[in-house]
Amino acid sequence: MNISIQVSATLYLKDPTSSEIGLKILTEGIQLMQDLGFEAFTFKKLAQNIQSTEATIYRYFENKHNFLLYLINWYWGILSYRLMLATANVPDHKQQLSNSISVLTGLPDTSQLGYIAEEMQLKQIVIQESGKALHTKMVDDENQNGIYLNYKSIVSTVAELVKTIDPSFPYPEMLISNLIENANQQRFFSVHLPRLTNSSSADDAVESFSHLIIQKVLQS
Amino acid sequence: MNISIQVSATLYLKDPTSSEIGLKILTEGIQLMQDLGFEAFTFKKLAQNIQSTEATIYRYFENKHNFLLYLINWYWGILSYRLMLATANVPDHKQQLSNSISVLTGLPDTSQLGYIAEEMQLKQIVIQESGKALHTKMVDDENQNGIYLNYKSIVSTVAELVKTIDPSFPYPEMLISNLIENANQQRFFSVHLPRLTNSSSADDAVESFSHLIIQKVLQS
DNA sequence: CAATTTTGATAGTAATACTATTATTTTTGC
DNA sequence: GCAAAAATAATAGTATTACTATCAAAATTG
Repeated sequence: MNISIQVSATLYLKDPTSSEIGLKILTEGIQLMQDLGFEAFTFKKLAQNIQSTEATIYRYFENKHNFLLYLINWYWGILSYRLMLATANVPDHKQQLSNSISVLTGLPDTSQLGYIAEEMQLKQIVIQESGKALHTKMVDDENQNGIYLNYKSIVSTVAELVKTIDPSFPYPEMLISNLIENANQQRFFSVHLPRLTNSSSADDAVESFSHLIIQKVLQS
Repeated sequence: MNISIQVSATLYLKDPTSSEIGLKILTEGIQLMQDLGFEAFTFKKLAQNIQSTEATIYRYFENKHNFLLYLINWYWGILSYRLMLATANVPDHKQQLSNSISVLTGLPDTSQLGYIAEEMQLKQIVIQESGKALHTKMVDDENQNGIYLNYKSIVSTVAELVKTIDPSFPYPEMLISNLIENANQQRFFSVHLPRLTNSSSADDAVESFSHLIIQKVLQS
């Protein structure tokens, strides 16, 4: 919003960033999605929260599934932007990769350059809900509509760095998508199933783990 | 069912393995869950498929969420059993770990010792639907009811092996839960978002990747 | 074979995920 | 500043879902 983050136009009927009420749908929607979770979230409840009506929200988004996809897409747009910032003017490829891994697996710092207000909330939503958006019978159609371009482009960009650093490594895309997904999964585990992880809030174990994997696995 | 696979009793109202109709709920339910996906799956449709009624199914399972949890729990029970078989009488710890990684990240072989008929179907369901069972507001309560004991015990067992082999490695649980989750995620990607992975059906890249990570990351 | 349990058949309810209609308000183009 | 167009509010309505309840019929079991 602040900066121009691209979200696929197939995800909305009417651009929510184009009106006051659309922006309220986004900001209050993010909050309500976090509070209730995807299952209990409804457009009716959101309408009450923003003192509007169900019908109005339906003019912006076809359904709550698409609304969630919009939020996720927005999040990957933000990360894409942060990735650019974090690698710009960094001459060393290894340092570029390291910075990228920090962006993708670490926690955002609210005081950093390019921090976007909604980032932390969107990250929480991605951690909690993104599986529900992805693991659907519609995934192939949605993929063809370009919904996952932001995500795929991130993986592709960082995988290219991996290939530059170690051309012999056979699974660059798998490595990067693994580290991204793992970071979110482990953050979920650390809150709800701590015996499945070694995450402590003091040092960011998730980020350290990711750097360690990169360091041990790539030859250079 | 063939062998005694433990599923937490808090997941059902009446043990589905204790009656003909209960078994039909399981076998046809697995099939229908795969065909329709969790969202479109309903007890009404399942009742029609087994020529019974909604009310009867509700006497076995409180709701479809618990039914899905049951199937996932069953799957982890099966893997737990296969893990035991794969490490029994293997004297070398490194070989035990390697065998464990194959069980957890590779594809089951229908001709192998201890293959259970439903394993492949359950694995598909875990790949497609397990996120929806886990990422819920009820996860903490369910965890306290012991729903995730099978899964946690697998991670714990294999993480212990990691600790034995390389006591200096700081993230054993994270490493193992990562490899397990990653295997399922990458198999999903390879079907629906192939640009996020390097999976080819010829060699099992997912399993090879997992072994590579273990080999590179642990010192011994 | 009587008593108990399980299942079938049917009905009903509250909530969800929408669609439709029309009146009112807001925006905009001139 | 005002007419025309667009957006929103208010309200109603529908099909489906996720259950709960009731009672009779069938099956099981002691």
